[in-house]
Amino acid sequence: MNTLSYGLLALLSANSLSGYELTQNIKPLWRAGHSQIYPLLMSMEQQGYISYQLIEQSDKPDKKEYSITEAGLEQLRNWVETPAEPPVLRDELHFKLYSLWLSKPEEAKELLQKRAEFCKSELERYKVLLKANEVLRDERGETRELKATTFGRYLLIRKRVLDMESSIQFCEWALEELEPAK
Amino acid sequence: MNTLSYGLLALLSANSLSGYELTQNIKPLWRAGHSQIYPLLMSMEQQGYISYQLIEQSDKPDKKEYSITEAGLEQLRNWVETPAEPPVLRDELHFKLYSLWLSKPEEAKELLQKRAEFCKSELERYKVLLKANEVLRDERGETRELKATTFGRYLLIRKRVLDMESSIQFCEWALEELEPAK
DNA sequence: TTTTCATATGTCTACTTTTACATATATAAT
DNA sequence: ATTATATATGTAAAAGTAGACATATGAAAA
Repeated sequence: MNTLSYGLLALLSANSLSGYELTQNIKPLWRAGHSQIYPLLMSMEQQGYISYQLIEQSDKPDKKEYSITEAGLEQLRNWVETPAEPPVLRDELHFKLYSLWLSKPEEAKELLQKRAEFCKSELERYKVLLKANEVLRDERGETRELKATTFGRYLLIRKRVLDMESSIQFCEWALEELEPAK
Repeated sequence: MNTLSYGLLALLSANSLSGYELTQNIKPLWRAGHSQIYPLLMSMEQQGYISYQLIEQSDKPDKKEYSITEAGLEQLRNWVETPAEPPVLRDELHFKLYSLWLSKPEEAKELLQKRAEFCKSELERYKVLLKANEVLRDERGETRELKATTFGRYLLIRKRVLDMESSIQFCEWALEELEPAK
């Protein structure tokens, strides 16, 4: 049970999902590919933390819908209580900024513009998630309090929105710094 | 030559540093331990991208001071021109927020408070770096423009400062959301 | 009708990262 | 005197990750 396993349990504690759906849904929270996820699901299934049901689909290929078990929920509950490790950051942009004096002006500009674009498209995705979260909250008749399953996800998406907004602001500020007397 | 190798070149392009110093200096930019760094330095030395000088010290153990070579600088220049990959994010907090409904109120509070504390201590470190950068800039008689070696590092540290401030703001906002009617 | 795309699940290899092991010098504190 | 800490450099094994390989269904587009 590594961190990614607990992450999968976290997602499954809110909804039953297939490996494919987990691969997509985890993207905004944690970088992981499907080649990591499928083996972990099989391992957790064998350990009894999750179970699956084969869903036959006529319009799409069949899928395995995974659900968290009581044992899995207990495992997750214990993990949630442990303190969160500091985030792992690995951003090439940091190195490229560090050696920016080696760049041509247009390249430096492009570097920041592309990052800004990336963050803006991410921001749009998060805004969609925020709306979906609101809809789900209303559907379930939940309010914004700790015990509501939509609440933590609301906080999380807001975090990502703030992160992206902050990154965009940095890029735009840096682009201004790049072109002084203009 | 992986990304970390280019990062080491980026640091060495500004200053000659030992493996130990590189291990410390890279921390705010990229998560890496000394066991990754020493082998890469040896490999890059063999490839001629860096060279070292044995510095005998009387107050501390001797060290190897690495410097970037012309070949290394050329290598770095080519890399800087290539677009930056999206950042890799792996933050346990995301998963713990997702499953926050499983937490007790005190635990949820502690989770956010501890992250806020971490970010505040990081912020202090960055503010120190910002002042050091200013001092260095003045020493070198540089201004805030692309060609100055201190400029990119100035942008970078400002980025980290903004990142930390944004994270702290999130934690404080979330803590308020956690305790409504009070 | 063939190709492309989204869905869906898996494996394998190479590479990267983490953690522990290992050693050594010099200072400062107990 | 001993212990702890900061500096300094390395290695090895285990774990985790990325990218390619592999296959298959069904829908939509060319």
